[in-house]
Amino acid sequence: MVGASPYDARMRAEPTILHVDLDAFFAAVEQRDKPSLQGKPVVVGGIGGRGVVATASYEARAFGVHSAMPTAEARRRCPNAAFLAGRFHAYREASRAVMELLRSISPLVEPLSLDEAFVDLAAAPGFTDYSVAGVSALGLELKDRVAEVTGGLTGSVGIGTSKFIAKIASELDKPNGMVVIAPGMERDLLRPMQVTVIPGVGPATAENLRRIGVHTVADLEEISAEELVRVVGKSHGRNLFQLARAQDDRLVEPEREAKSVSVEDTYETDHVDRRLLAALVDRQAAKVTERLTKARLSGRTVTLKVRLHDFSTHTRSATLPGPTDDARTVARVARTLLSELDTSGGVRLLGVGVSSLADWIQDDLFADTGEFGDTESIDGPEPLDAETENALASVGRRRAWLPGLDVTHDEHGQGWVWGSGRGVVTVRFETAASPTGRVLSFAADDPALHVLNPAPET
DNA sequence: TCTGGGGTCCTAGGACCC
DNA sequence: TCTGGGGTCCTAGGACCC
Repeated sequence: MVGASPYDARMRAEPTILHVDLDAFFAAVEQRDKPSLQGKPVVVGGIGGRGVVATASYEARAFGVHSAMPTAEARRRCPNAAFLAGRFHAYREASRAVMELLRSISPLVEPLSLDEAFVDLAAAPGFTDYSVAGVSALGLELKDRVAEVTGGLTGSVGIGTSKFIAKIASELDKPNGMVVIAPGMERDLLRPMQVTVIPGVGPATAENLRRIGVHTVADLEEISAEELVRVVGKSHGRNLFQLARAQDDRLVEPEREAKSVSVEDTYETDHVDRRLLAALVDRQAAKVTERLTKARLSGRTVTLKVRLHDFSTHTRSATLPGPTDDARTVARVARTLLSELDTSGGVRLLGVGVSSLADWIQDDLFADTGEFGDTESIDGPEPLDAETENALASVGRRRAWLPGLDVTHDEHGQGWVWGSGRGVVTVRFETAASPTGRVLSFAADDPALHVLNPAPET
């Protein structure tokens, strides 16, 4: 029996896996670059009527604001917060600097998102002291260097004998924490915790477990593998059985290939007009294929996603005989899929995705085969009538002066958009390198005022 | 002013082939 | 005439994560 041995092959003997998680990442970058917001509640996310919070600063969390909350609710809870649309170029740059730093420690770095990564310390050249004190010293130094390379951002570090334990550890002392779980202590740590700390246990699984009397990991340990499989399914059940015992031998995988590329948009109001919907699908097909082409990918399966007025979500997909990255082909398939759905009640979201990816690009064998409805002869999407043209132009037209955006003024220098409306833009003139700046307002069409960086993406 | 966007993984059923 | 399994591919939906 393996259970009694301290040397379980399903976890490592030494704490060699490190997890880093940058604290309130998007909001922290905003506070770094906008000195007037330091120490203040900041909410980054969708600022429109149907937006949700991507990240709330800790000051905003004190008001009950959190990720995935509708922004309207966040405004009610914390009306004095700064609500910002997000500057992904800045987040990507900070993320790049951190990932590069991590790769200087070990070549085995697995990014999970812009603000999170695993590092396999067992592969760190020249590092040999895997005692708790040894890895703690490394973790603390890493935090200092994260701050150096990002201009002062903080991260939380967890170190343990597996990915699972390292990730749990990084949560324990947020923000700006550093926790090492000593080998052998894993199960004692987990037992009193709620099952929802286990990654993969969300609301639905938690409810299923609650119904069989499982609330904590200690409760979970009492359930047989057979029963878990019955309650939550084969794959999930087996995983839970193991994680309840801290058994996790997953590797740190530095290079994971993309499996799909997709684009989706939620509209400010529901759309019914089929010509407009078709034109929106065309636009998304163009976006998605542009991203495919840039990544030198192509794919065989086109998926259309539609969310209706009642929030019900439907997907339709079709698989081509060979991969494509051609906008017209993807658009034609996606339009055909759209025509199979009843959208008469109104559409709040459309999405187009491509999967079954190949890392090579086949010649356009299927671009004009007409398999999915034929076929405007050559370039470009179908011509639009004037009315649809107008509607298309107005849907998703970027608000010119999104709050948070970097701008520069010919006379006053660099700042950021504090707010806009009624033809007026209010700008605070400050940067990461300046003290808190003053606020000035301009006409929205003031020729001296310029957007400094690429517009936010979401 | 109810509920984003970009992903991954899993399940279950049907088609099809051997 | 009746009755097989197993494997693979495809599709739709759902849970989950950041």
